[in-house]
Amino acid sequence: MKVMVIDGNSILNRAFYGVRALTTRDGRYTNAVYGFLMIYLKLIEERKPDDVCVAFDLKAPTFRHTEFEGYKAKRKGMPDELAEQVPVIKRVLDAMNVKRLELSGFEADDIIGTISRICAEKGYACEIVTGDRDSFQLIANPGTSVLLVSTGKGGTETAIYDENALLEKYGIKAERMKDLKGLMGDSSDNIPGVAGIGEKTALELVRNHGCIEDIYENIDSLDIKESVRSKLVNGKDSAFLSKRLATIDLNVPIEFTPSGLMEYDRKELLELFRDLEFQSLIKRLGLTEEITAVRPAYDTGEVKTPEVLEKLIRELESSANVSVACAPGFDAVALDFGSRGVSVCARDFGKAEYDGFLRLLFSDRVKKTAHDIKAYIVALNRDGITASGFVSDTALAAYLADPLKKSYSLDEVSKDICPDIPVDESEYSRDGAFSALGDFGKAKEALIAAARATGIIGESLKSRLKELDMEKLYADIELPLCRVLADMQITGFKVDGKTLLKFGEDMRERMEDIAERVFELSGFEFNILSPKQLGEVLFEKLMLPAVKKTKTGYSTDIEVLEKLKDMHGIVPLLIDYRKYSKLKSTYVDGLIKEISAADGRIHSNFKQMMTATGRISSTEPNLQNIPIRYELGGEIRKLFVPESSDWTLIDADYSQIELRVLAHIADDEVMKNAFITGSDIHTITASQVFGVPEAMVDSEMRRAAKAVNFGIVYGISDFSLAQDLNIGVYQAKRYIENYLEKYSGVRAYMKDIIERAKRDGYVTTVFGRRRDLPELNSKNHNIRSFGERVALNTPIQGTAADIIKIAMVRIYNRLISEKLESRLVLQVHDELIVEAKKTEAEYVRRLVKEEMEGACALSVPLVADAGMGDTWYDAKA
DNA sequence: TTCGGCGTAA
DNA sequence: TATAATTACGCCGAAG
Repeated sequence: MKVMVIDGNSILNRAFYGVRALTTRDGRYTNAVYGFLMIYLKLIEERKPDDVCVAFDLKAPTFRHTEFEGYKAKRKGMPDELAEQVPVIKRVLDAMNVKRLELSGFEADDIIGTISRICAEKGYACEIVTGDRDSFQLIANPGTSVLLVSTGKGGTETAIYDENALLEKYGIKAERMKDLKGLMGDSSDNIPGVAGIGEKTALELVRNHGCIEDIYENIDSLDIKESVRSKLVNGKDSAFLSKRLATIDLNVPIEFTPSGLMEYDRKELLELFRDLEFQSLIKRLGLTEEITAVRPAYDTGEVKTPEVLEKLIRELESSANVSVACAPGFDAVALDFGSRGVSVCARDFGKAEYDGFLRLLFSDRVKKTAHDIKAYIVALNRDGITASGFVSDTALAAYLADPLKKSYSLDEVSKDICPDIPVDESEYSRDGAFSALGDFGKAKEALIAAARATGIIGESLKSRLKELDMEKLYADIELPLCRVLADMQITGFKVDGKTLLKFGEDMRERMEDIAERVFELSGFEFNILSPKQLGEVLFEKLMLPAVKKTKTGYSTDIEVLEKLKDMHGIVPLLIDYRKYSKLKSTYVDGLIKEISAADGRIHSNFKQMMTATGRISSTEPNLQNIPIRYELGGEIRKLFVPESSDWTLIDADYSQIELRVLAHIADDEVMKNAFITGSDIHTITASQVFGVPEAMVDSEMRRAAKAVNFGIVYGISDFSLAQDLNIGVYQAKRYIENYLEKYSGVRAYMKDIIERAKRDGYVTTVFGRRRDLPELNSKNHNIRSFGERVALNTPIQGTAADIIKIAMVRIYNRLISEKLESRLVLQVHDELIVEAKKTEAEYVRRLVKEEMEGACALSVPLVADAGMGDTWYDAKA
């Protein structure tokens, strides 16, 4: 029988200083715990003890403190970073079922000594694991040795000390270690020893003359230097006191009976390690193996019978929260019931019952967590199933926790939160289809892992969002919004494809004409859309002055062309060609491609997890950048139409929402007042900036003021404003200075938000949406400045995004609850488009306006203008 | 396939 | 001193 006794505090301490700073994502230190476990596992493996226990010091004073006031007086308390890890390692040890020994009034050393004595009496071997040499005296107990752990840059090393090793190193027996310490003292414990006697002399004395008692017995006849003798005489009391302090108590009142190593509480340990983010340890100890290997409670083979399905349905209905993962086309579904097991069903095997099962699973009767709810709703809709009953979306939660990630796929999110679970979506989804025909066993395991991971991620992010104070944003805004966006996507926006096609034909002809004239004027045939070729023609063949360069060559962007417009007849043609080309390729051909053959509508994909600020984005096609500013562009909007003549379009947009949000957040009295009195903000701003009465503001002044207003929201510089307004930098600087002078709250906000962002490392919106700002710590001035502008802009743009999301959810709910047929079809950041049944259109128009304006109560009113018309273009108020 | 340049929206 | 305005998506040409 071999017993290992670990000096808990000592090893934790070694681990703390030996392992680089290691924290969880939320900033809890874990390096000491991690290091401790590494040492522990290594020793168990190498030394193969039959039993292990760990002794800890408690804070209470021991007999040594009572006996000697100065005992450990100089010892500094452990740093907070270490202290916070003490209870953690204790919890981990408990989960590992490692005996933990601690007793008020006794030090770990005394407990260890007592165990060592008990082992000696019973004839067991005892190995003491510690980082300091105080325990060497215990080697005197027969069978006891000390494993001295040291941490250097080469990692941790252990040296084994027994009587022989000790004799070799110090030339004294273990029994004499306390005498040694009695004479030389111990500065770390503040044990005085004999003044003037250090390690060398003390060793010499003990080696030649034995224990302290013997030394003093024969003090007059010893063959030693007189100076040493007098030091000894003077320090006699101290020597005896020090020996007592250094002597480890072997009779602490504790019980110890070796019981053999116990099994870990794997579930508890897994939970702890997940929390501590010890992925490698989870793997090393194989803690998840048995969970993913749980035999499905309802295997595919069994689903064949209605009885088994019946049982599964009962299980579903009685589960508070089921985590779901599905193969493409819902050909197979894995369910995770947490501690109650997992289950897989596949269409191949379930036959007719399977559809009923899907309908139930995705009905409101079953509360479930899934990854990317909107994808589920949209996909199930294709199968004619209206999905509901989702209580949590792990993808969405991951987005809110950190909106800057590239991807929120289950593969990615699980890599961050539970990398120990073998999630691999490609195992069950190849080319967008379930690969059941291949290796079903493998696909099934992967699907189980996906459901399992979804459950774990759900739990983990739930507490994370709570920590970040985003529960309301998540539960009240984002989660309900999934359905709104799904429905918008499913509904789509009707487009007059025939006219669009004709429009495209027209564009093509115009482009051909222009191209011909361009080639004539230049004398070359070349690709006008190639910046490279165009640059060569303009600046090398035609010798026009190159005003701007890009990384790769001449710039030929609109700004450059505008400057060259009057210098050569070719340039206006180029500008036109570009415009037509853009319109045709992106907005004619691009849109036609996306018109659904089934219903003649465009089903844009609304993305809820793309932007850093919380805005929604739109792809395939992007309906949020359909032209409006130029006449020709507006033609496109005229082709976005309602379903039929029974329907019409409502277009409602927020008036100046970002500036209103700024007025609110900055709490700027002047700006708030402008909005409260319902004035035109750009005119007010012009009057402030130019110092003239409002009535004197002309359109040019208003235009400049508008540019300043926009610029402020983005964190503009004088240079850019100058560029924008085509004025001097000095002039621009004066505008900005005037602005901030008048809107002093805004100036204070700008300063404050940047300071706060630097302090906290993130900014938040009014509704708690959060964005980390790693840029603020960059050594690169440009990146840092960018971070500052983002710190300024994100709370404004993000809060505006929050507000319109609230409005959308409210409008959606009212349309449903009031059984109206009208439906949301599009959102463009500050604008909502509703396709309305003509019979209810006026009511819905007011409803939309009302809900947008009442979405939340800021310190300034929200104003929405809502218009109506038979095309998107005409509906704009 | 990926990147840069350009242009559209809020 | 060099830089210079936020958030997106899509198309094209050119380079890999």
